Amino acid sequence: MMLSAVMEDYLKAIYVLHAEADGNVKTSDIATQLDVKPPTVTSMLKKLAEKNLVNHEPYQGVELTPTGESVALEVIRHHRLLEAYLTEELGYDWSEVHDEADRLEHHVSETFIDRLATRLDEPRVDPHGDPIPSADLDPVEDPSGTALIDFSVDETVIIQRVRNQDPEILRYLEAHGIKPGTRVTIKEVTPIGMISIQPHSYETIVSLPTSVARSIWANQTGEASTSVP
Amino acid sequence: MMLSAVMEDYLKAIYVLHAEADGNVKTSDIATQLDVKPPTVTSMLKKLAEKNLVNHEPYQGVELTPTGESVALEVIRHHRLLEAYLTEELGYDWSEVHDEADRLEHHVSETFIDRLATRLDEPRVDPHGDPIPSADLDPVEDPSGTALIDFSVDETVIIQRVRNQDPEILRYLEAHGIKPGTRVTIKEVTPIGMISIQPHSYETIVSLPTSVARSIWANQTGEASTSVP
DNA sequence: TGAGTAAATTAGAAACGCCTAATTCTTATA
DNA sequence: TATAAGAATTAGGCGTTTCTAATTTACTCA
Repeated sequence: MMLSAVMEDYLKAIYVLHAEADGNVKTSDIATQLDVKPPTVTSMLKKLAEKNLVNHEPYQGVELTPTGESVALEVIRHHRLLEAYLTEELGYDWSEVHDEADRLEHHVSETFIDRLATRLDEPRVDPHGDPIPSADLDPVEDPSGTALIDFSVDETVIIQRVRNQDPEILRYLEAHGIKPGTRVTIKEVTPIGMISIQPHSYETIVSLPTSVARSIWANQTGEASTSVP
Repeated sequence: MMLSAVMEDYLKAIYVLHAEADGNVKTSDIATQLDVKPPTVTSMLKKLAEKNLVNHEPYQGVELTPTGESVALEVIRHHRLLEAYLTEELGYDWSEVHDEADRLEHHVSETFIDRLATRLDEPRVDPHGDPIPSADLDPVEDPSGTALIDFSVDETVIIQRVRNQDPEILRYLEAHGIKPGTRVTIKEVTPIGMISIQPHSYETIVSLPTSVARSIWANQTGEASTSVP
C-alpha cells in the first residue's frame, strides 16, 4: 500500500486517539491533534475510507479497519524505535526526540527499521515508556499504569511511562531525575493542584502541577514501601 | 530559507550536473536526472529564480546563485553523511545506501547531521569516494581523478571514487573487491569495449565494460608499478 | 541564408492537502 | 417536543507539483 506521509499521520492520529480517548474518535479530535481545520479532516477521511483504511460513518466518528490499524502500528513502530535510537546512540535528550522522529518516521525503509531494532536488541519500550509494536505489528496491549496523582502520600512507586511530548516539561522532568524506571516516593498532595514527590535518584523534593502528574504513570514496587507509619 | 523537499532536489540536481557536465546545465538534463518532464522543470526554474536560488536565462540554461549553491551543498552534505553512516553503523551495503539517503536527506535536522558527523569523526568522503561538504558549506573541490579506462595495461592504481549509483553494478563491484581504496592492476584493454583488471584484494581477474570503467576514478600509486617488463 | 529539427517554453488541466464560508445534522435543554 | 448550540459536512478556492499538447526559439546544414 503506497500512502502519503500525510495519510500515515492521520492513521496514526486516529490510532492514538482511539487508545487514549477510549471509544469513538471525532473529527474535531483529529483536527486538534494534527493542527488542521475540521473540513480538512472530513475530506481526508473520505479518501481513507475509499482505500478501506477507515470506516467513516458521517457525523458518527471514525474507526480504523484492520488494514488501517496495521499501517498505524507500523508508523508508531517507526516512531518509537527512532526515539529509542536517537536517545541511545546519537546522544539525544529525552526532550528532543519527538520532533525528529515525527519527521523521519515516514521516510525510513523497512530495512532501516529492522536494522535499528536489531542493533538496539529489539527494545520493548521507547524513552517515554511507550510500548514499541513488534515487527509483525500485533496490536500493542497498552501496559496498565496508574497516574502519579492517584497514589497516596508515602507510597513509593516506579515511574513506568511519561505521556507528554512537550520538550520544556520533559527537560524539566529529566533535570529533576524523573523518567521511566525512576523510583519515587509521594510526599504531599495539596488541595491547590500540586503534588510533591521525592525521586530516589535525586536529592530534593520536586513539586509538579497535577496536570503533569496525571500524565506520569507508575506502578507500585510491590515490596516494602507499602508500610506507612 | 524554508524550501520544499522537491525544491531541494532540483538545486541538488543542478549542482551535480554543473559539476559533472562541466558548463551550463540544460532543462532536459535536469528532467532526466529527476525523472520528470521538461515543462515541469521550466516551471520549477521560474519559482527558484523568483526566490533567487538560480539564474535562469530562458532557452540558455541555469546556474545556481550563491544561496542556491549553499542549499545544494547542505543537501549533498546530508546525503553523503547519511551514506557514510548507514554503511559504517547500520551495516548497509554500499549498493543500498543511495536510495535510503535520498529520502532521508530532506528530513533530518541540522542537529541530527551534526551528531552524525561527530560520531563518524567528521569524515571527508562517503562510501563511493565522493567528498562530503564541510559544515560551513565551502564548495567542495572535486578531487581530480583519472577514469580507469584512461590508464595503460600493467599500471597499478588505487581506486578513489566510483561514480555510479546503480545498486546492481555496485553489488557486482563490491563482490569482486572493487571499491574506493582498493589497489588494482590494469590487465587488458580490448578493442570491443572491455577492460580487465586485477584487484589486489581479490583472487581472479575482473572484466568490466568500458561504460562502467569510465565511472571508476583512480590515482596512480606513485611508487613501483610504473615499471613494465 | 533559409528550412527543418531539436530543445525549451507557454497553456491548460489534474491530484493533493489545505483553507474559509455556508449548510446540514445531532443533541441537549427549555 | 421544539429549538438553539455545537459539531460535521459540503461547496468552492488556493498553492504545489506534476502532466500532455501546442507553440516558440535556437541551431544545423544544405
